[in-house]
Amino acid sequence: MTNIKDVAAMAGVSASTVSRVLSGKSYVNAQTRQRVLEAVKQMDYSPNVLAKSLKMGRSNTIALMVPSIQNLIFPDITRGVEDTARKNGFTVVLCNTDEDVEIEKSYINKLKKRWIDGFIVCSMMPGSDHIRVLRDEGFPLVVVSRCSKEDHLDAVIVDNYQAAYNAVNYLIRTGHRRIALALGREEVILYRERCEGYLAALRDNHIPVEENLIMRETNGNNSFYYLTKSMLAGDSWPDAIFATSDPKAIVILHALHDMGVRIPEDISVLGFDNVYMSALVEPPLSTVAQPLYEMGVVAATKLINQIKFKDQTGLLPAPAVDILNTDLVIRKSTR
Amino acid sequence: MTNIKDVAAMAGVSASTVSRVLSGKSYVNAQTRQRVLEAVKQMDYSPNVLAKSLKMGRSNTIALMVPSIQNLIFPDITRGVEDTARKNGFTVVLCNTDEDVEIEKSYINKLKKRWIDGFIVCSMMPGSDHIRVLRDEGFPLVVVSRCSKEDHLDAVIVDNYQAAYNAVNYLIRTGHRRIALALGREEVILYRERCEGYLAALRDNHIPVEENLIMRETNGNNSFYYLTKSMLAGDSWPDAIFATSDPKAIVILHALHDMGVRIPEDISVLGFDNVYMSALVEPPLSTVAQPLYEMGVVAATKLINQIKFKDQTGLLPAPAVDILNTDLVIRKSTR
DNA sequence: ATGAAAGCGCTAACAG
DNA sequence: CTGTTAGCGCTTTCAT
Repeated sequence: MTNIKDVAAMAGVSASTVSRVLSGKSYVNAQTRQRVLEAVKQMDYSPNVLAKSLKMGRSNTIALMVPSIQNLIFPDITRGVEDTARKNGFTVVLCNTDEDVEIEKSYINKLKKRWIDGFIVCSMMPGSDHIRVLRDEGFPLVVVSRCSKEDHLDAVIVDNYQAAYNAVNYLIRTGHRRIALALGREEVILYRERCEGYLAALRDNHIPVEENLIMRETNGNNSFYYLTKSMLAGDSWPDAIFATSDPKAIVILHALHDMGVRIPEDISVLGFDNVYMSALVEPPLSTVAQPLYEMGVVAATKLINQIKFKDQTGLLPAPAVDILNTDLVIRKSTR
Repeated sequence: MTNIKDVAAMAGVSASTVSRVLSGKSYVNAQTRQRVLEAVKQMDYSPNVLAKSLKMGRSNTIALMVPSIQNLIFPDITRGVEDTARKNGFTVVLCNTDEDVEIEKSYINKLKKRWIDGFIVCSMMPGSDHIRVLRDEGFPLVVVSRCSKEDHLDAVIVDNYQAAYNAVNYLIRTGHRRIALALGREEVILYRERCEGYLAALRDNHIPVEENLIMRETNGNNSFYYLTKSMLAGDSWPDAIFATSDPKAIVILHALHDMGVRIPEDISVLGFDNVYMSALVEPPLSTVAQPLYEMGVVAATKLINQIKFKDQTGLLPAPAVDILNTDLVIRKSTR
C-alpha cells in the first residue's frame, strides 16, 4: 500500500510538500504542485485515514445508536443519517443497544477511544446520563426522537403532544367516543407525550378517560396482541384505538383480524409514525406521519455542523432543538 | 485523555511493560503486573484503538454492505452481524449502496484506507468484480445471499432453487394449477434460482408455463402492485401467486385487497423470506422462511474466523459455502 | 516555497 | 523480566 513517502520520492519532493498540496492549506509552487498531483495519480495514492486520524484527533466517523435496527422506524432514520454522512465524507458505525445501559456504555467507551467524531442517539431515556455527559465531555451529540425539555441538547423531534392531540381530536370529530389507547413504555418520553396529547384531547372534548381502555405495553409490541384480545373480551368495546406507534397498530390490526372484528366499521385504528409498511397493511393504516428519513438527514447535518464548528473554535455550538412537522394521513383504517 | 505513558509513569515502569501486561503476550513479574493493573484502574485507562490499529494494521472494524437497510430482510441480517461482531470486539460500519457500483467502489476504497479488517457484502451481482477482487487483494470477505457457484468465495446462502421448487410443489399438491410468479430482477442470482425452481416444479408436474403469468419487476417492489392489477385485468386468473420475496408478496396482497380479491379463497399467495412482518399482515403470509438473523451471525462468524486465520498465517483460509436450511411455513394466505 | 524534525499513542524487536 | 529504540503514516511547527 503506497504511502506519502513513496509519492514524495516519485515527485522528487518531501513528504510535507505532498501533504501540503493534498490539504491545499498552504501555497505550493505551481510546478511542484503539478508534479505531485501527477505522482499521486500515477500511484493511485490516497492517504491512510488511520494515520491522519491519529494525528488530527478526528476520524470522520460518527456513531448511530438505535435501540434496534429491527424496529421499523429505524431503517428509515438510519438511511437518512447514512446518506448524509456519506455525502459529507463521514462513515457511520451502527450500534444496536436494546436500550441496555451497559451495552450503551461499553459502546461509548470503545468509540471514544477510536476518536469518534460524534454521536447520534435514538435511545435516550430519562436516566441516560451517560449520554448526556457526552456533550459536557466535548463530544458532538444529537438526540433523535426522544428528548425532554430539560435536556440542554441538540435534538430533532416532532411535537408528539400536539400531534397526538390532533389525531385524537380527528377521531372524535369523525364520531368516535370511546377511544382506546395503546401506550408504549412510559419511561420513553415520546410515548408519555403522546399519551398526554390523547388525554388532553379527551378532556377538551369532555370525554371521560376510561382506565380500562388504556392498554399498557408489558413486553414489546407483541403484548398488544394479547392486550387487545383481552380488552375486547370485556363487555364494552371501544369504537377506536389510537396506537402510539405503527408497529403497535399493526399488531392490533392483526389481533382484530383474528377476532373477526371489521376495521374500520367496528373499530377504527389510528397509528403514529407512518413507517413504510403502514400503507401496505390491510386496511391501509391511518396514521400520524413523522418524516423519518428527513429526521435522519437533519440529525446528521446538525451533527456534522457541530463537528465543523468544534474544529474551528474548539467549542460546541449552543444546542438547538429542531421540531419537524407531522402530518395526519388518513387511509382506510379509520371511518 | 490518559495514555499509556501516563500509566507507565504512575506505575513506575516503561510503556512497553504496560503494553505487555495489557496484551498478556509476555511474562511480567507478578508484582509489577499488579502495580500496572492498579494504575490502569486508577486512571481508568483504556488504549487508543487508532494508534493500535495504525501500528498493527488491524482496526477491529468490519464493513457490512447492503443494498438498502430499508429493505425488510436486511435489518435482521444486520442485527445478526452486529451482535456477533460486538461480542467479538468488532465494530461494524454500515454501507447502503443501492447496488450502485460507484458507491460500492468509493466505499471500498475509503474503507481499505481505514485498514478495515473485512467485508460482508449482501449486494453481490454477476458483474461485481470490484468485490470479488477484494479476496485476491487479501481482504477477508464473505458474501451473503447472492453468490454463484463459480465464485470461489466464502458465502452464506440458502438453496433457493430447491426451496422454490418445494414451495411451488406444495402449491400444486394443494390443488393449485395456474401459478403466477412475481419475479425479481433477473440479474440478482437468487431470483433467477427461485425462478428456476418454480419452472422445474411446473415441469415435473406437467404443468405448462404460461408466460403471461410471469410478472417481471420493472421498478422496485411497488411495480408488482400494477403488474398484479394488470394481470388480473386479463381474462384468465391464476389460482396462486408465488412471490420471490416477501416484500413483493406484501405488495401483491395489497393490490389483491384493493381489487376485492379474496385470499386465499380466490387466489393463494406464497412468499419467500419470512421477514418479521409476514406474520402480521392480513392474511398472515405463507412463506419460505430463511434464517435471516442466523445468516448474519454465520456471516460475521466466518468473517472473524478469516480475520483471525489471516492474523496467524498471513493467508486467507480456503473459502467455504455455508448453505442454511429453509422452512416452508404455512399461514393463512394459501388454501 | 520547501525540507527536516517532532510527535499523535501504540507495539515489537533488541538489548541487557 | 524490563527498558530503550524505532516506526506505523501522517501533519505541522520551525527553519531555511
